[in-house]
Amino acid sequence: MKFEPVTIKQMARDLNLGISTVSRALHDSHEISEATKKRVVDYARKVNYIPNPIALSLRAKRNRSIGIVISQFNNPFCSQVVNGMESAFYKAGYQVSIVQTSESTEKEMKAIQYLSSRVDGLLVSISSETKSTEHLKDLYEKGMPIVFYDRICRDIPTHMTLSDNYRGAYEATRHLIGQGCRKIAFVGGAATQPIVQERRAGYLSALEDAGITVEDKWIHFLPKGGVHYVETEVAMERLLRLPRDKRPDGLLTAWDKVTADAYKYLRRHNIRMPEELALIGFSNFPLTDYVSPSLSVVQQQSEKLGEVAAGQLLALLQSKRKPLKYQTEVLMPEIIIRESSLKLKSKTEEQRAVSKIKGAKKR
Amino acid sequence: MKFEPVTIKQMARDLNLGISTVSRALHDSHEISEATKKRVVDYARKVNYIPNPIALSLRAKRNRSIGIVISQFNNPFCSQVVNGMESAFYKAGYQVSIVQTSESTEKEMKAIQYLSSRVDGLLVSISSETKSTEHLKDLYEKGMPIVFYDRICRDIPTHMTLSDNYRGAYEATRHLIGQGCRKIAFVGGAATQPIVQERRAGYLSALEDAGITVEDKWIHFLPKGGVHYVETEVAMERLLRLPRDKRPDGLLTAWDKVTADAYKYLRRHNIRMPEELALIGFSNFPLTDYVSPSLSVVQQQSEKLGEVAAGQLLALLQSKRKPLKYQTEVLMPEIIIRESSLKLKSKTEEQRAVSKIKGAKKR
DNA sequence: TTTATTTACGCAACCGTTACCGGAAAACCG
DNA sequence: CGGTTTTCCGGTAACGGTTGCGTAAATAAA
Repeated sequence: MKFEPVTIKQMARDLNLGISTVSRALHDSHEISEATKKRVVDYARKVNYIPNPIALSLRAKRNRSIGIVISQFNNPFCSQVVNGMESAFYKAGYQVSIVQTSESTEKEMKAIQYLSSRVDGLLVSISSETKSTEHLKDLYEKGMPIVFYDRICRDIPTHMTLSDNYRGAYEATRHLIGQGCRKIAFVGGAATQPIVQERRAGYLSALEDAGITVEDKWIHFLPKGGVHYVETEVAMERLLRLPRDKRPDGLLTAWDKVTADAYKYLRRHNIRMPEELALIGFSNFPLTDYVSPSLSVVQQQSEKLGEVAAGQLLALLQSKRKPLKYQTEVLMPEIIIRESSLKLKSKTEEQRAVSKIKGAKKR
Repeated sequence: MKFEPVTIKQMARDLNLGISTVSRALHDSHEISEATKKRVVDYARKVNYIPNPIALSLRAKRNRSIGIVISQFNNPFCSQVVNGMESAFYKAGYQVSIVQTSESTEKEMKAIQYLSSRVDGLLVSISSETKSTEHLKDLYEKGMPIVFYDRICRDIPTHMTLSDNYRGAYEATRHLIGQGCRKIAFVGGAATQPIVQERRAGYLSALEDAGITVEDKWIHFLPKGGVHYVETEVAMERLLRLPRDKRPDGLLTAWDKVTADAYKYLRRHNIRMPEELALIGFSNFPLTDYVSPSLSVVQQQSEKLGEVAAGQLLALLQSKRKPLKYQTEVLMPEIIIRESSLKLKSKTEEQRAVSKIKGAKKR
């Protein structure tokens, strides 16, 4: 089956007019008489003419469309971010192509190559598997507008939007300490990711500021970034098999999927939260407030993040040349304290927690 | 900023060759000497030449790319479906463009128009707001391969893939009856949607087969399909304000978002499930097994659905003409019974429920 | 050596659209 | 009425790539 749309050429033949006349009539050019214009426009409407965007792109060398490189559709944080981007671009009259990498470098490279000659600009979140960024650098140096979001790439000087991962982890860890935890574990995604590194840094600083010495055994990274449940499972087992005096009483999970999987693990093995292990984790999953025990989370401003990044890319598309200065927008995550980490039921502690959230949001 | 990629023309100039020679060399044509081929191929690799897909599409009048029209990214069922589609097309060497309609007819029409001249085929799930399908019919009659999934359109004869909504609702209702419920309510999405109508039909049949007379007041539809919480809230309030003898003791929610919102409503208002109201609903949300009470669901085979629909579209793309016969693939949803609807804790009832699920899956 | 055939490449048309340029006819001016 | 200016429209090139065809040189056959 093949789709054969109406072309300007066909209409020109049908109307006994020149091709350029028809084109100009449709563009309401002053060089065309009102009578002819009406004839053309009416006919175009009648046959439901739609200009071929492929031909337009070929000529104009632009698309009014942008590409989004995303890790996984099937991830609430990602879909929320894309939602924010989509609505921003929709307002600006741009169309959006989304390609997922499933955390694979190979797919990422293919996706970027695919998009690079189809779109006017790129919104990229690096796959967790990716080490080298040469392919992006090349593209960027040839003039492709690129904005990084969430998982940024420091090697390439351009706009970027991300969450304050350091502070999110710092405050979450401080909260656990405030709840009386002294042996606090950290399970992250891929060790190679800047995001995870920052979250670890925040975690470490909070412990240091509280004068707690960290055990190496408390810190786990997941080679594949935690795409599969089994990765988190292994990390959890290692943590919980530690001798009694080293076994953690608090846990910060630094990745959405890891948080959900750690929660599942603890529920499946009937480990009580927060009594045996207080859990707080980065997560934008829905329903975390209705699971039992309800789940404390560090929640990123996902839609906002998408909107801001979209704005940066639009700015880049409109500027004639590479700007001299690049912005890095940093959004504060919200710390939402619920049952899974709330050991001290005192009002004061809850109050303190709430006030902290408000403080954070203002920034 | 503008991106200027290397063209075949530029390479021809650089190498002092004809344009067609370069093209043929890259295509390994027998008409080109080995020496020249090597020269061209090496140079192309050196300057990182990528053929312009826009130019290719313009000539070939095809893209090897397909379009997916989706209601909301930010909906687990949808993202699971898209996941299935994406992986099927990736294997077949097709690229995928996804556009969301946010349940708005206007956006849907724009999306379809946008995609129609960019892709070789379309995978469409009708927006809940949409009444007329003329825009799709036109396109279809001009030869655009279209496959409907989930929310199908009966007016247009083509392949389609959907869940057995009737049986899903029938079995879910039967389960509630088996749990002792006699006043079973139904809250659907938009009344106009075939999906919702089928689910209601299944619900009605189950009640009829059990000899239960239905009250009109038990059945609610949501004009906007339940996109916003408030719609479900209003329906729930109406149900729960009914006089004691009419007030429902069981509820079937026939839409993902509605199920989540009904659950939220019941939790917020401290209405006990299943004692005061037994709840089961269509839902593909994650974490429904960890909320408390855990949520009984009719869960669709979302990824499978995506894969099957993708296969149908690929078949259509490969066939020369419109096939005479169209397939309608029907997938059985899984009925997963959990706390929110389980009044009788007897093993026998649980067993019965489980065996029913297995029976259903085999079909 | 002459002719036929192969080899290896370039020219030009085409896909659908826009933009520049050129020109016929009509309108205007003196 | 002749010349100039508008008005209105068509031809053509270009965007980047593929492909049928033509052709010069090299090779093979006679």
